Amino acid sequence: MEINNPKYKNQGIHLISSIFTVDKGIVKVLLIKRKNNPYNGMWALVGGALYNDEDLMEGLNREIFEKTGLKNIDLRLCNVFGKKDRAPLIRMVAVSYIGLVDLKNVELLKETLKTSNAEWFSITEIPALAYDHNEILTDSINKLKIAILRTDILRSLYPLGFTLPEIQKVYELILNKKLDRRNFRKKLLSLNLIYDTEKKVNFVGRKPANIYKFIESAENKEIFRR
Amino acid sequence: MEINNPKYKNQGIHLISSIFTVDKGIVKVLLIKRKNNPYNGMWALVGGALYNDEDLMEGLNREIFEKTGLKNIDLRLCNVFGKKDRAPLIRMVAVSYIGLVDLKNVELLKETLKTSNAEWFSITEIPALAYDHNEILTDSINKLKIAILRTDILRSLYPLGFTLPEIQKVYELILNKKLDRRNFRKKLLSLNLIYDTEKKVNFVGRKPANIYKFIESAENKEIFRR
DNA sequence: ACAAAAGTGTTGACTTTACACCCATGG
DNA sequence: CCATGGGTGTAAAGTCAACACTTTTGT
Repeated sequence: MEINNPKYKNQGIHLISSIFTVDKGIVKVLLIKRKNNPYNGMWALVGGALYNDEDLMEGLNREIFEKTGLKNIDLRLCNVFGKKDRAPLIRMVAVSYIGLVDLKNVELLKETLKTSNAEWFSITEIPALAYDHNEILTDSINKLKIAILRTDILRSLYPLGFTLPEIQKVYELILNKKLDRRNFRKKLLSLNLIYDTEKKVNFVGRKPANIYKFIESAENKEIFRR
Repeated sequence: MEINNPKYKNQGIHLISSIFTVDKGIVKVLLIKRKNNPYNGMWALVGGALYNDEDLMEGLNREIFEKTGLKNIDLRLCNVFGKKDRAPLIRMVAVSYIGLVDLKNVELLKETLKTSNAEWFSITEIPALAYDHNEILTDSINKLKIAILRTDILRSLYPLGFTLPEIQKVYELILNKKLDRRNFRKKLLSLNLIYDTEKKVNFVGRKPANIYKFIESAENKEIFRR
């Protein structure tokens, strides 16, 4: 390929992440407020452009760190967006990723060089976003529903352990349906991928729940089939 | 973003497709022989660089047509490859796709402007390929095994109809295990997504098999759960 | 002792698997 | 009439879905 062929000149890659969490029974996504053009002042998904001297995942992690202060987030490829006019100025193709994090483990930077206000938004109340980020986010929410049926995405949400009622609520929220407590518990335990730490979480005025953890060596498995 | 920031300059997007078929009981993939530098003379997966004036899928279809003469291939996103040194000359990020075609419907161009010799290779006998295409192909073969569990990928393989023994062999080849004839038939028929055309295919010296077709309006469904 | 949520087993419905014989064709 | 693969049903095992009562805690 010729470097100066104008057909290929000035393309770039956007790395865009939809980082989700569950906060008091509400599924939320992390948005940042842009402080530069284009789309100055608008909310956007976390991400930015890949540099020439870094691998794809390096660039993704750098962008997330620069704009939110978050590190070591488990991210999975979601989709690729390549309409020729999806970005002004120069041609950009966007690669989108999904992450799911535990709020207790993250410390957001509110203000960075390039952005102000990183904030969690309920996925039912998303403002107009920069670029085609509304389209990317809608797609990511749909993919999250599929991804959650397999266990690996939950590992990153609960690195410190979780109770079964708690994890069940996450499923119910994301899948948007009620699940039977007994069947849920039976199913999850039968997969041999979590264990009872025998520790308990005390709530106010209720029976305490046992804390479970993922077995490190266990493979990713499908929890629900449909 | 500044257009002339050297951090973003001269990046490009490779669109790479692993186009599979099943030929006399062997799963094959389409490779082309390169006629230009870099990697002149080497075999490679079908694909090339996205132009600025086309959407992603337009570019993919154009590349496939230019290099093989094939059109209207059903392709699905597979993965993204973004190591910083994966291409010489300039920084390229590769987006990979999977397709599955019926040999009877395709007419390969053997010689084009940019390539010579488009040829089908058994996936067990793949030569050294240009770029990181061996890595991309290995990944695509693994994803094909997962994709085949859902029916939509089969539609493109058999647009003109198929017999149940025939389609069963495709599953057995790709999943690499024997399936019970009765159960396979029962399962596929129970999904309400194929119908018996009442036509028959005559083989030499055997009972003829019925020809089935996909019901156009039927949704994509999961055939096997594991 | 009460309110609030955690924990626990059984049954029937459905799905999956295993398995063996007859049928239609060409040579 | 034989060789070859196509077509068919049934029963046992396993998985899923529905359902109600007891336990533990804080107040």
